[in-house]
Amino acid sequence: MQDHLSQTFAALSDPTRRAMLAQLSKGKANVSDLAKPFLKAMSLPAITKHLQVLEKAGLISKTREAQWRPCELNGAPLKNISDWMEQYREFWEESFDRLEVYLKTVTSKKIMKEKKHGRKK
Amino acid sequence: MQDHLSQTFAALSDPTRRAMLAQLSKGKANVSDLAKPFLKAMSLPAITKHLQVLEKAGLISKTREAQWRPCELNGAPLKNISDWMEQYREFWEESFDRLEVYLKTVTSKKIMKEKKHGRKK
DNA sequence: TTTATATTTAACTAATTGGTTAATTAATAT
DNA sequence: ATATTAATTAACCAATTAGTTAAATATAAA
Repeated sequence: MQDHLSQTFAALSDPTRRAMLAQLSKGKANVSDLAKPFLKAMSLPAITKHLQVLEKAGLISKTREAQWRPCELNGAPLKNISDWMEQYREFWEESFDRLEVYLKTVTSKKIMKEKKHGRKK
Repeated sequence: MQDHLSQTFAALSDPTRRAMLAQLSKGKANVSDLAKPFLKAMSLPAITKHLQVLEKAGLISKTREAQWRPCELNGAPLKNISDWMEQYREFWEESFDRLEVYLKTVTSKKIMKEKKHGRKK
């Protein structure tokens, strides 16, 4: 998993891990807090592994407090993704703007045509 | 690969695929155009597979023109990522703002102290 | 009809991923 | 000292991924 950006994208490509980040966005949480919503679906070692993936990607950091391991969200890798996304902004905004632009285009063409010919059809 | 968002993140977690998207952001390109920068590093079938991953994630669409397969970039899945990112904006902006905020804090504390006591140290 | 170009499919492989259960470590409480 | 709670590690497994080479398909050109 060569580069940082790839590692971050890979870490985010799992719904369990994204849900963990969502919980951490509400504040610091222990491993068992983070595990709770998933313990019907998977074991605690599976949770540990998911958290290790997030930690290696730098998306969270784990500290120590007695036998607990409070985790917190780190924004930096998300900043890298956001920066990478920037170069595609025109493309993902386009999917919204396409209709609006199209309408403006046909409207102004119609207006120009009307100006040229005095009327339409 | 359950959900769309996971599929998109997974597709983006590879530098070859991201480079292909970068090229497509400059305009439509055939498979062989997209392959060119990588043919020293991998075979053509490998390229085909990467493009299939991008296509299944909806990030590109392939059309037919004689024996060529022109590909173009689709912004919609990137919009989904951008929307998902929004909920973490405070965290990834924080990594920038932290120092600025800190400096403002100590500065205003210093000013308040100076006002209270007439001077500092 | 053969040949050349562009691309994909098939069959295979090694490495990685996401999960498991059982055992282990770390810290606290009895 | 022992038991309890929190979390990790080890060893294993099945599915997926990212690549390979060889063969096949699609279209155009000679």
